[in-house]
Amino acid sequence: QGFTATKLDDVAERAGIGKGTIYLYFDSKENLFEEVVRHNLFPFRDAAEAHIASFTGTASELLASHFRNFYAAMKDPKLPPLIVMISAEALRFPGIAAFFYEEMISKSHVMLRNIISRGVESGEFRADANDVFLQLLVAPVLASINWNLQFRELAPLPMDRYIEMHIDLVLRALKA
Amino acid sequence: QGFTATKLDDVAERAGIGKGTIYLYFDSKENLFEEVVRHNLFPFRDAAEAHIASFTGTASELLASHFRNFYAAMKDPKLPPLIVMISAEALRFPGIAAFFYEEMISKSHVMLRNIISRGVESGEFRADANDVFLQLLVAPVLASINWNLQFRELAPLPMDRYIEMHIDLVLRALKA
Amino acid sequence: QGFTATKLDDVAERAGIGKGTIYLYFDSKENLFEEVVRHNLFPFRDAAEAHIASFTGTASELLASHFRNFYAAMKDPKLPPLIVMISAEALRFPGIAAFFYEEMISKSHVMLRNIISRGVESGEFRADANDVFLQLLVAPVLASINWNLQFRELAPLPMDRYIEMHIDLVLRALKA
Amino acid sequence: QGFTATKLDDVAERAGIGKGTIYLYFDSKENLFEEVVRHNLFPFRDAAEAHIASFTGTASELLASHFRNFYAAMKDPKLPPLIVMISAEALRFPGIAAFFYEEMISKSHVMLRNIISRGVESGEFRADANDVFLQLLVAPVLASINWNLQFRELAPLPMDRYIEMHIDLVLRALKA
DNA sequence: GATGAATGAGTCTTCATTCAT
DNA sequence: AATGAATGAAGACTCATTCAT
Repeated sequence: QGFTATKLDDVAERAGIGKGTIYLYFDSKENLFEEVVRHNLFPFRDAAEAHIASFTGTASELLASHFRNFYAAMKDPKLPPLIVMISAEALRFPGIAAFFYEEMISKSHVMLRNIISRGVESGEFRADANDVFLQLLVAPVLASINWNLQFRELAPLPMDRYIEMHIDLVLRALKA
Repeated sequence: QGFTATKLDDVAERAGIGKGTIYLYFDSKENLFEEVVRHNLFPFRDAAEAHIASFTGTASELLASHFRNFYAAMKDPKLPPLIVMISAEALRFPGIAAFFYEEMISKSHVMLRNIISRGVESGEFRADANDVFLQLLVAPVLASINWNLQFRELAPLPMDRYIEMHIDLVLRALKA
Repeated sequence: QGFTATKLDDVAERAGIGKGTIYLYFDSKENLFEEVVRHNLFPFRDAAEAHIASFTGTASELLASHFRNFYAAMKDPKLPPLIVMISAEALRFPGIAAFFYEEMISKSHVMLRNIISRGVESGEFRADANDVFLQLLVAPVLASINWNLQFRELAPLPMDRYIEMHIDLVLRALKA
Repeated sequence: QGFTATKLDDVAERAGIGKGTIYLYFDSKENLFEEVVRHNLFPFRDAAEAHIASFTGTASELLASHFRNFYAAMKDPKLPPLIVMISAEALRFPGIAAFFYEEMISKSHVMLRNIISRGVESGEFRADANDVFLQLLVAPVLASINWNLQFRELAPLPMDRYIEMHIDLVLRALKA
């Protein structure tokens, strides 16, 4: 529920430890936040890298499964707030933005670039698919995260159909 | 830079007025925020509605110009932080989310639905284009807003090409 | 409802004048308060002095009517809060206490001393009635004011019987 | 010196603790005030109840000693301001008035009624002494508290003689 | 004379951080 | 190592007072 809004008191209570104990392991609240990101998002990132490395099907199938995994990961109720929190706090804490960019965004882009290259080489994707802005392809994931956090009560989003439509949109944009 | 993070002291100072003066015009910080949204986003929303109502070209051209206007509006340096702020604070202040949904999101969706219907009727767009999730089409706008606020320093986004590629992606997805 | 709690905004509104106008007539809130006391309590004090000066009956009758007038004056809903307010604010604003003592309390005591002297001379009251602490005789008036403001809702005080019992108590204490 | 006038800053400073520390023990300023009342007045109330329960002399002696204890308790310099504060704030904070009525006033009246009943039964007091308004009997205590806080500098009250005269007045009013 | 918009010092309350145990 | 009581800086909001009109 927001970095600033999260009280260390609550963090400690939920963790079942004393408030002071946090400072044995983290220099500050900001540092704790960084570790939370590290702990919650890195495993998912590493799993994605492994998935791409070991996948043997077509680039289209790989791209689809990559995105499906992405969405599946976001079913963990801890992650969407974390993502939004990073967006929100990035403005005030540039260190967080830099850390997140280095460790998550740029690696994620490398993966996508990788998948697309494979598709171009195999002839599945257009020759100039490599030039596509990856932000464009990933945007719907972030949009759905935001939507579900902000407007689910007001207008729920049927995620299964949304996901397939997103994948369809992306493949249509890349196809040869 | 965040609703909670924005000190009323600073607001007053930047506005060149006394701290107490704010309370002559707004009941509370939350009310002030709502008025800021109203003042900064409503004119743009109304302009978009007028544009759609008066536009006489094809649906594709309308959709493209609608998005271009959207991006153009975001060049006002006040707006991107405002949008992100709303995302961030929506979690803690449900009133803000509801207000923003009613006044901006749902109206924006009505507009897009309108444009797409026109295209379907004219035969420009696929028959089932009406079923497309609008969040999917708008997502790249929000993604670019976030990117520019968070990562511009680290990896700038060439907006002109990004915009055209976004429009191309959308039209490709809708075309008959 | 208390000196500190009374907002000048409200004072002005109730008076049907502008807030700034108050400062044309009073130097400060404290000065305004003093004038309120002057305006509301002095007429009553002067009437009491006139009553005593012109009364021709017995000292007992005079004392009884003096107290009855006292209680009657307190039926004006403005006065009890004013009296309590003075008690409450006297601690913080010694000027108010001094002013009230000089103008109201000491004059009130002179009047009572006067009445008692008459009774002693006429043989109605004990010879040493002059030594009675006047605070003791007046106390029930203040007690009823406080009670009615604080506890009327919880346990109302039947004033008519209370007044007569008070007078009876006082006369019993003074009688020869 | 008044509930509203008492700054938490000062409370903390006088207590030799930090400002935030207060909030470890009290939910709010109002709660703090209630606890102060509880802590300072309840022991005295309980002692009075015990005294009455264990006293074996006449009702007159009991009544006299009850009042003497009352006055003795008020020698604690913390108590008179507290009593006055309650009067003053009762208007704005009805919760405080209700709490004080329930816990102090009504219990105090039960005690007095108890003493008087004893005296009536033993024949010391008039048959209708039970109908006397207790506010009338207690009034001089409150009057002296107020006087000493407001006017001690201007006209000190010799408490020893005042107390005995109060007791004499009360007994005279009740005697058979 | 009268006004009320503007002010900013002052107050309660929160919460990241420290440190004695 | 672990704690949680204590802290005080910081922030939302109030209100007596001023002053341009």
